[in-house]
Amino acid sequence: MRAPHLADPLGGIVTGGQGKPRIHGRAPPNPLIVTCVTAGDNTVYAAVVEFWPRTEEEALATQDALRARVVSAPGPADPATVAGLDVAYDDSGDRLSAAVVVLDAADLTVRDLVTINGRPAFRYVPGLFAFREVPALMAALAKLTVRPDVLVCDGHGLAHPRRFGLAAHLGVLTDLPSFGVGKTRLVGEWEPVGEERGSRSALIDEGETVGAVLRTRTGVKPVFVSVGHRIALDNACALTLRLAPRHRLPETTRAADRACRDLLSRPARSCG
DNA sequence: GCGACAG
DNA sequence: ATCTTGTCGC
Repeated sequence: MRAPHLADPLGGIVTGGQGKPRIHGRAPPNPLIVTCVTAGDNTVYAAVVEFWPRTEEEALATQDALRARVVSAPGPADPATVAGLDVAYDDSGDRLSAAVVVLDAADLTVRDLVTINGRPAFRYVPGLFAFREVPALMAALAKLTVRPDVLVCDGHGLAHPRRFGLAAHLGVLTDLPSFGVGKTRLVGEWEPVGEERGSRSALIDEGETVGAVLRTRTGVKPVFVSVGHRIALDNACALTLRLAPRHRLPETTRAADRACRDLLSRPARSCG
């Protein structure tokens, strides 16, 4: 019994339902527990997918450990379903809403949508950004009923100081193909990008190509595309262009952004 | 010491 | 991320 969208749990399975949670198998310190409720008996099953860090030092160590699990592969050139993920914060900054929207890649219609309320899991530190949002996003991913063929993340993948940004992190934890589409740069330099939609320039950091600066709309500031897990940069760029026929950002990101903002600005509700 | 620094 | 008005252009 486990969520169909999660990679093999690193630390075991949690069951509990209404009672006290029990961890079967290895019980790590600081587990990240992703829960999902089965439709049948309402029992809560949860996968322990990672040891969750509490300090910057632990976070760096976690990145080092997980980085080794990134898989380089061509990935799907023509996926049937694509997921967009995003998070919105309230004024105080201690509450958030996360959204995962699965679109049909052919016509960009919504196939599935999950939104969830939560709290940031880490303070914002450039380079450790994923630790803020991954728990909420994983919880939302666990509730999907339609399996996405690729994750389109709001942030970077390998275009990261240690080559393990949010998109890579989510890819490894779910083992799904993933890449990031960022609005601004974190690392790297690039030559000027042609003004035409579709033009791109290699994003280079420390001598290696870590992504692409891609123009999705003629005359509009380009986006930063970088691979996360199990997909190649060319496929990620081609897909980004397909997903952004009209606007600067892909429809996946726009739909997820709308969904999480919507939940945030709405009266409190449960999302069982 | 002074910038740069995903969201 | 979030706080914010008008403005230029398809």
